[in-house]
Amino acid sequence: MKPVRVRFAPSPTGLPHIGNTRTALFAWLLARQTGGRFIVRVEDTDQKRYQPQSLEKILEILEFLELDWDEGPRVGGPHQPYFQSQRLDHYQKIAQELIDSGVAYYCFCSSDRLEKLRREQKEKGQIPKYDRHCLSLSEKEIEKKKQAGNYVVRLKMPENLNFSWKDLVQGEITINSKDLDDQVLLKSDGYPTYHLAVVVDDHDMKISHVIRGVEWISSTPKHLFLYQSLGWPVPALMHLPLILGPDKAKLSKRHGAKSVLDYRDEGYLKEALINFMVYLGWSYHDNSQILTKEELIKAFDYQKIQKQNAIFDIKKLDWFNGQYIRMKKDEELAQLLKPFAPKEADEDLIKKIIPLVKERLARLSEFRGLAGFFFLSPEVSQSLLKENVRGNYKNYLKEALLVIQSIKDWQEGEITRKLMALIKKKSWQTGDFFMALRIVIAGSRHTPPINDSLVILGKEETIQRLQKFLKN
RNA sequence: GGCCCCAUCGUCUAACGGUUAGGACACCACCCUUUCAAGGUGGUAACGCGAGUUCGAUUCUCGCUGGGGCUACCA
Repeated sequence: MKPVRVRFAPSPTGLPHIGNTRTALFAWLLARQTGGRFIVRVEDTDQKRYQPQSLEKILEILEFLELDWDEGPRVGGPHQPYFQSQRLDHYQKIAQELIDSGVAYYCFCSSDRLEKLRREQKEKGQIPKYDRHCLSLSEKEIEKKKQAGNYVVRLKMPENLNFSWKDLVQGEITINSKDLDDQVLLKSDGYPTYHLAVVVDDHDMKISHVIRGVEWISSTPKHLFLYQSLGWPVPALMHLPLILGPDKAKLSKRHGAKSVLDYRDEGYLKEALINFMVYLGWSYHDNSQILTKEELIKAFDYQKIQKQNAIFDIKKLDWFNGQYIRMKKDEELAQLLKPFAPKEADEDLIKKIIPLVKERLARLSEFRGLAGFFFLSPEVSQSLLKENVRGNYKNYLKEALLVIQSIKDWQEGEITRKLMALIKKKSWQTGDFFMALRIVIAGSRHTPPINDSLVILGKEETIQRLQKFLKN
């Protein structure tokens, strides 16, 4: 494949969810695979929904996933500015050209009238569509109304024309223009709508492949008509399947769909996120291969992109995450774990704990629950002991204390040896004894190996915890 | 409602006319084991329905059903 120019075009109206991010990932992979360019373009044309902080967050997602971009915000490029809000003049000029060539027209209808029109059409069972009320206005009327401002520019769609294209993912698609509305291209605030801006910018920025979600399929004919009217070549089109939530509905900000940043904060690794996302709508071997970025770039094949929507299954993400956590070097894992450890946690201590928790973590955020007792003496529940330990647990612990106090060489081997000897001598159940010890030391029935934990905790602290418990 | 798209285990998917329909996650069982994990072994589990085409359909065609997307001066 020849080098592509692809773009990720987020709208700063919130954070992209996994679906949008996956689209960015696919585009990035295609760019890197072909030695092409990955461009970020900010589609900030919606003044009403604009959220100033969101752009930084969107870029943070790309940075976190290490999807570097060759052109766009911060890095600039030959086609700047990469913000649509800074290209208004340009869109307005194109809109004027379209009006001059009779492909677009002014519309002065109020939103009230449009709403009423739509309502009536729906009641009659008709397709809600602009009725071209303003198309019949005379030159003079138009000029007069323009003085008052508050107008939009609409695309004059052909009445009955088939628009077809060979979608690189979806295959041949044909849509007749009779079902399409006269889309507003330029809003009354002078900003373009998506439909105008995307076509103009994709052309200007020499985008070779438009990669986006299938929700855009229905409006693609409008774009096709614009390309045609402007005499511009049409880029290759790839409409990617959607990622659906467990409820099978499209992920959306409204339904609380999380962003990659949310997952990061819940303790998911970037590698896991990428590996998980790439298998949503694309397949390679058994869809469980652990692949590095480099391997992914090589293996990625857009022809194997699925047409079906995929349902997001967090369990698989958890699995990938666990795999990656276990593959991490302790050193690196310590750094990753730091934000999830208690604030005052000592880094050396975290490092010591890692071998004990590494294969017990699915998410970094589980570190606290699993290893919190290393940092803070736990609350010990009598009922937890009663329910999980057969026999006289107080007795187990009293004897355990004596043995532990006598241990000189504070090593796992020695601790185990001495304690096992005690258990044997008393004919106790091993499980019962250690469960009692576990609960008193860690406050939980689920912990890392307890004797190894005691080594890290230290003899003194171990004795203190036992004594504190036995006093009550 | 209209237009467009889709349809294999619960989930992600393999299969490109002939397979005991394969794998992975999840789930279950067993092994390992002082807990929980991890790991190992095994197991349950799918071609939506109906017509064609064909010697033969999961695979091709049509219809139905089901699901999804779109139907804004939002992207």
